[in-house]
Order: sequence, then C-alpha cells, then structure tokens
Amino acid sequence: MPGSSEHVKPWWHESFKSHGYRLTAPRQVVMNVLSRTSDHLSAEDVYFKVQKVYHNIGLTTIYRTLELLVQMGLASKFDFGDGRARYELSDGPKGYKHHHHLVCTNCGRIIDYTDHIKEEMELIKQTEEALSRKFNFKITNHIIQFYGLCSKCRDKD
Amino acid sequence: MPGSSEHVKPWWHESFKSHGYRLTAPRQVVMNVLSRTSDHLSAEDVYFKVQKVYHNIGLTTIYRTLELLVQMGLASKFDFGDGRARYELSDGPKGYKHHHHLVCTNCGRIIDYTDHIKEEMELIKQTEEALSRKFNFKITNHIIQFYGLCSKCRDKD
DNA sequence: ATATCTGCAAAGACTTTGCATGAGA
DNA sequence: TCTCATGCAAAGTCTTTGCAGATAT
Repeated sequence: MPGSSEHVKPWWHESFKSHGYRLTAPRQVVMNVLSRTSDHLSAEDVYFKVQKVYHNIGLTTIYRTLELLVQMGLASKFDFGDGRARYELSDGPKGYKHHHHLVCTNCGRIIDYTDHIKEEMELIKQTEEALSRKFNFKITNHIIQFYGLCSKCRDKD
Repeated sequence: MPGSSEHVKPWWHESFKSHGYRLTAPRQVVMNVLSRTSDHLSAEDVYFKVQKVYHNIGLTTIYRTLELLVQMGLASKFDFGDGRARYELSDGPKGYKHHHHLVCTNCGRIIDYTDHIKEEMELIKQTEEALSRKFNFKITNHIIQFYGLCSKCRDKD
C-alpha cells in the first residue's frame, strides 16, 4: 500500500517546519493520537492516550502542544459546556470531513454530523463574506453547535 | 407611559413562580442588570453591577442565579474562548432580538449581528428538523459563532 | 552549539460545595 | 412556620507559569 507507510513523512511535518517549530517526539505522538480518533478529546484524554506510547509525557506538554496545533490551524478547540476544552484535528490535507456538532445537555454525548453540511456551508460562506465586508472582520473559523436531548435521555422523560 | 412603570410586575415573575422558585431580591437585581445591558457579562461582571445596588451580594449567589436563569431558559450561557462563561438574556417576551456572535481572537471584542439572521434562521430551522428526525434528538438551542480578527486588530498586521 | 522544548511543582483562575443564618410564601 | 435561598469560607477543576535539565537542528 504505497503512501500509507509509517516511514513516509507525515503530511503535517511541513506545517511544523514552516512555523519554525521542532518535530519532537511528544508532538508527533500527540498528532498520531489525534489522527487516529474521531472523538473529541480533552487535554487529559490526550494525555492518557499519549502516555501509553510515551510514558514520560507531562500534562503540561499536552496543553502546550494542543495550543500550538490550534494556533497553526491543525486542530480545533471546542467547548461543549462541561468545563473542559476539547480538541480534534481540523479538516486538513488528509480529508477530514468538516462537520458540526449535536450536544446532549443531559449526558454530554456528542454527535458529529455531516449531512446538511453542503447547504450550511453555502450559507455560511455567504454570511462570512457579508459579515466580513460589513464589520471589516477577517473571519478564520466558525463554530456551529446544536444543543438538546439525545434519544436515550429523551426517552427517560 | 403605561406599561413601562417599575411598579408593574416584570414579565419574568411568572417564569420564577411556575418553576417554583422564589422571587428574592438578589434574583430580581440580577434580572434587572441583565435586562439593561446588551453586553456579554461574565459572572464577575454581573457581580460588580449587582453590588452597586445590592451591597451584600455574594459571588456564589450570582453563579447560582445565573445557572437558574439558564436552566429556565431566560438566559443563555456562552463561551468565547477566554476561559470564563458569559451570559445574556435569551430572546423572551420583551422581544430581545435573536443574534449570533462575531468574536475577535486577538482582543476578545464581541460583535452581535442580526443582519443575516433571517436566512440563517430558515436554514437552521430546516437543519434542526432534519437532525431531530435523523438522530431522534430534541434540539432546544444552538450556538453559532464566527471567529477572526476585528478591524482594529486586522490593521495592526 | 544553542535556541527550543520538556517535565515537575507550584501558582492562578474560574466555579462549585458545605453549612449555618436569613428570608420568602 | 418551614422550606428554600444566601453568604462566607473552603475546596475542586482545569489550565498556565517558572525554571532547570534535556533535545532537535
């Protein structure tokens, strides 16, 4: 399977270099962890997953790395109202699908959806352009989240 | 000016009663503070404003009251990425306009916009209905925020 | 070689909890 | 009256900072 080997430089190496950041072991492991999940991991979640591979990791480094990734645009940071930040890779060259979130306010379950993205993205694009013009704002990002009760919690009523 | 007197029962009294909550002085002052601003106040912001009128207020009560308001649907809680929650009244019988937010990631400035709300709301309604059906989710709320650089911060580059 | 990066410990910031007192209905 | 609400102090969480030793380039 050409192209899928672990020995090929990961696509994000160039991002680090161009930003002048070093390709350290902790950073690479964090990127691998994020690449291999579709969950919305908290810093602590990432910490535990990284620890399995890189035992001497510190939580501080996780926080610093995640901040770095967000700042470079490789990752996105979300708040789902449970008091801790959550992270996931942004849509990058690997073709991660852009999606929005459905959050259960009762149990915290998070559902990603990509179904209505097309229409949404069209409108969002228009809105971003209009807002950009009106407020002279350079929009780089957006967050769209729906809150409510998931099927399980709904049935409990 | 009939109807605008302070002696008329505020519209939200009924909400408290129907939820079985008492109409205490701190709660009324918090509601008044929120009614009189269009800012996005943190708990501490509310605390200082309330303190001008009700000197013996405690920050704890502010937190508890705000949580109550959110839970009753009178207020909405937002996170703009600066590590503290912010609150504002929801669209209620007083006709607060539903709006979305533009957040400057550099200086933290927040702009409310209502311009493109019509088209957005239409699509959002459709999306909510479709998601609701597909995931058997009872959607009660949504958050839409655009992030970027405001005019001032943009010019500094 | 040397400017970055890391891990640990400690500090910081926001929010929640426990409990005795006080106040609405 | 009697349950609910408040204020204070303390505790709890998540996140950031300081600094000496380790590491990538």
